Amino acid sequence: MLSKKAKYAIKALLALADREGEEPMRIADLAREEQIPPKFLELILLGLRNNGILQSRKGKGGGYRLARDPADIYLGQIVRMFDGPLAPVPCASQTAYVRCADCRNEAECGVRLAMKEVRDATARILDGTSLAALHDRVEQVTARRMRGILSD
Amino acid sequence: MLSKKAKYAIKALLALADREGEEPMRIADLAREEQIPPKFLELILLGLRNNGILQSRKGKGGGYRLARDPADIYLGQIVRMFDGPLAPVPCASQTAYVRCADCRNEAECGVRLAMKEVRDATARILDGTSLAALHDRVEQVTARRMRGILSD
DNA sequence: ATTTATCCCATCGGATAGATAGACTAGTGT
DNA sequence: ACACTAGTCTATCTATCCGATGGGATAAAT
Repeated sequence: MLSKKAKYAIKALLALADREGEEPMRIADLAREEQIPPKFLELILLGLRNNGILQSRKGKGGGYRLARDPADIYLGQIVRMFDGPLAPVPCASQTAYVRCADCRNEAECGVRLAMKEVRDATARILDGTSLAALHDRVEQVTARRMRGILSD
Repeated sequence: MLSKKAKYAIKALLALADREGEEPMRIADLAREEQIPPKFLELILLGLRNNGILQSRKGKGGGYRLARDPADIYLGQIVRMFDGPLAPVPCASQTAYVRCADCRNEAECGVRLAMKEVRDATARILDGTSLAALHDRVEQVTARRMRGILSD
C-alpha cells in the first residue's frame, strides 16, 4: 500500500512541476488545490525540502518550488522516502536488505524468489519514471480530452 | 509490504506442495518446520481452508493437505486473500476498485497512472506464478546447490 | 470413553498512519 | 524599525491494524 504521505507528495510535486519557473506556491494554496489537509501537507513538504527535492522561501511571496529539474526527480526516491523500501519483504530489498529471522536457507526461499521479482518490476517502473515524464503523460491525457470536448 | 500472514501462508503451502500425496500434515509440525508461531499458523491455515485452498481432517492422523493441484493455485489469490488488493492505491485496483475521495478527475491523475503500472506488473507476476511453478524453481535451486556440494 | 487435532471465539499489546495544535523563527515589504 | 506573512518544528492524539496468544468446542480415530 502506498501511504497517503507518498501519494500526497507525488500529487504536490506534479502540481509544482506544472508551475515551473513561476512564483513559489504556498502550502495553503497547494492544499486547497489538491484536496490535502494543510497541516499534513506541511509535514510532507518539509520532508521533501529536507531531502533536497524542494526549495522554500519564507515571508511574503514565499512558498515552495522544485529544487531541481523534474526530469531528475524519480518516483522511486519519493516513495522510498516516505514508505521505505519497495520490496514487499525486507529480504528481497536491494537498498535496505534485512535477513528474515525465520528462514533456514535464504537461497531456497520461495517467498523471497517471488518477491524479488515483484520488487524488481516495481523498481523498474518507479525508478524509471521521472516527475517530468509523469507530468508529460498527464498533459497528454488532458490534451486528448480537451480535443474530445472541442469536437463535441 | 507483504504481511506475515501472507508470507507464512506461502511458506506453508510450499511445504505442503512438497508433501503431495502423502499423509496430511499437522499444524504443530508445519509450524516447527517453517518457524511459524503455531497458533498464528492455525489461523492462517483455517483461512486457506475456508477459501478452498486446503483440505483438513480432524482427530488422529489428521492435519492439512492441498485441496487442489498446486498448478492451479496462484500466488495472486493467496496474497489478495490476506493482504487485499495488489494495487498500491485503491483507485488503481482491478479487483477492488474504489474511487479516491480527493481526486478531481481520475483520468488525469498522475499517481493513478503510475500506480496502475505497478499493479499491472505485480499482478502479471503473482497471478502468473503457480504454487507448482514456484516449488519447481526452489527445487532447481536446491538441486544445483546439492551438486555444488557433491563436487566439492 | 479417551485421545488427538482442528475449529472458533475472544482478546491483547504494540506499532503505525493520519491528522492537528501551537509556539517559534525567519524572511518580506513598507 | 515594524508589522505581517509564511515556513519550521515539536508534541500529541486517536483510531486502526498487525502479530500473536489463550481457552474452550467439535469431530475423528482407536
